Amino acid sequence: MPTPKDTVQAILSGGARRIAPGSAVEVLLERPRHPEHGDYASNVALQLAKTLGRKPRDIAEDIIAATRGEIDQSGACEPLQIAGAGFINIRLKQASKTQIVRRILDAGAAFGRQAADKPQRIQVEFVSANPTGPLHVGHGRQAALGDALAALLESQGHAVTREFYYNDAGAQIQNLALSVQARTRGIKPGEPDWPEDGYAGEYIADIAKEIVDANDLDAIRRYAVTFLRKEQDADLQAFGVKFDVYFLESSLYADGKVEAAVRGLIASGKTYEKDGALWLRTTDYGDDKDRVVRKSDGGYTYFVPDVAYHVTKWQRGFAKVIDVQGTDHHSAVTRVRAGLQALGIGIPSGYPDYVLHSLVKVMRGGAEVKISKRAGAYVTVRDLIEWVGRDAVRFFLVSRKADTEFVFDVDLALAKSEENPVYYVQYAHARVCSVLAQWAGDPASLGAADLAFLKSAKELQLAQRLAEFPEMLGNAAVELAPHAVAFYLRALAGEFHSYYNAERILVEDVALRDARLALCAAVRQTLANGLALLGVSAPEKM
RNA sequence: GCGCCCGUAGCUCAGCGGAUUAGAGUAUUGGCCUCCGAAGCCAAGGGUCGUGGGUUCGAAUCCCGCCGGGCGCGCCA
Repeated sequence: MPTPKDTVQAILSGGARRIAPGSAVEVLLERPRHPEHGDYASNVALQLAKTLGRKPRDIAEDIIAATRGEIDQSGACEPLQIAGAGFINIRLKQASKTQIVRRILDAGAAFGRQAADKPQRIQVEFVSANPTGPLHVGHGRQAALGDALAALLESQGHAVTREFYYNDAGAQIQNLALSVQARTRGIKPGEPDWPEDGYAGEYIADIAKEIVDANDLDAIRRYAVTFLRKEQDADLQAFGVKFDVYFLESSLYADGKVEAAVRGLIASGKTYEKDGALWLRTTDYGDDKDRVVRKSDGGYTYFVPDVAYHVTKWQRGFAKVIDVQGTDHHSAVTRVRAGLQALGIGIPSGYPDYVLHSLVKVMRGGAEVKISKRAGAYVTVRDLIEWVGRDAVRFFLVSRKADTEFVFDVDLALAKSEENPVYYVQYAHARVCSVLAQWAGDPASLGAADLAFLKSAKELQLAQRLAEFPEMLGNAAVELAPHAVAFYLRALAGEFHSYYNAERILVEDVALRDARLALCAAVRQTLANGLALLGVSAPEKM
């Protein structure tokens, strides 16, 4: 069933096509900044002014005349009005605005979810931390972003797989093993025998305590990796993030995928030998320099398993893949895509998609805490969760556009933990629950409330905000921008608090009371649905 | 130096498929609990949207230069 907005939009589109045959104008309804400009506005007349060579206001006049009958018949809105330079302002009828309440109560947890026009199998790869240390704040941002993104895409009708990839065989793992071994022998970071590029964190010493045979490097490696993987799993669990697939880099070698990728690249004719190494002409695909595939010592660069890994994503049937990574990996974007293109196996040129996030800067005591595994001192996801709670960390980390630098002021988060934005949204949810509890009626009965009693400006504004929820989710999914959900929830909660302070819900008049309760219940449902997407709880009491 | 990203209120950030008078939180100031939860609400002050050009009837939004910041620029991962 189309929404009132869809109805008006369709009628206006038809009108515009009749006024300007052949022109491919798309009528988009936008929310005006100022309420006096109506609930929606269209600038279609201004867009057509140039091609038609006529004044925008005259065109608007014609469009309104051409659609008057349909508009009246639809009952969706008041008669259209011209304003300003030639805008068509649209004022929805009261019933058009409030009907969303019933829709929400009917849909329940499904409100906002929609079937995709073209459902896809989508993979979101995120965190992908190597098992060389605990998860730090940057991983936390990735976990919050990636998990919310995955949930968002699921809500829009796609089949989403959450995947964690890690390097379990490279030089960093070797450094890890050597670091633990050194610790078992009582060598500390900075001392003469400490391994070059060793990991200095105290957690290395914790692992070393468990090692019985300091000479068995292989056993040390296995133990350290297992130990750290378990730690990371515990962190992720505490953060409420679950993965469907853990993909090991070593499996790419074991299954011959790396060799296959190299053969494929050579067969493509895009490689050449130089200085004893094998190079790929990635510059043919927009890279700023060609890349080495096989080093002169015979080993492969990390670029090869990277390509092989993405080939498996394609072969596993993921039409769309989103890699969530820090911006420090942005040079890999062009390179990986180039490698996939060179193989010539039908992978689209924009594959995979990337969501790159700036790294998180942690401030503590007025100074920046450097995030460095080597230095050993950094804030972990676990630290943050202990300080401000899981909900606050998740909400906070997903509340900013991915590509802006994020300053996480630990002192502020600690000192003002109760003023964290997440509580504002959760509080709105708890407030509705509290009102419903005092009313003590059957929420299912609210679907029958007469919504004609919702007339105040705040009530209609709230209803309009609720109606935006599905559209907002759709946009956020397309834009890969989960922060939009957090901003929406903040706005919805704000309007609810304002309403709650302005009007009493549990009034004597039963019909009015039920209408208001229905609106509140719809707000509660929408808040709960939005918070669920972000992995944040919606408490009934706080 | 080259490439990508960013520069909006004191601070943290939205808006950036152009459009009618620039937004929110926070901080500051002043109000609101005999009343459904004051973790709340109402109000005030605070911005030449980094800067200079360009396109346009119209630019925070699109294009170019410059300044400032981040990241990358390995036969490391």
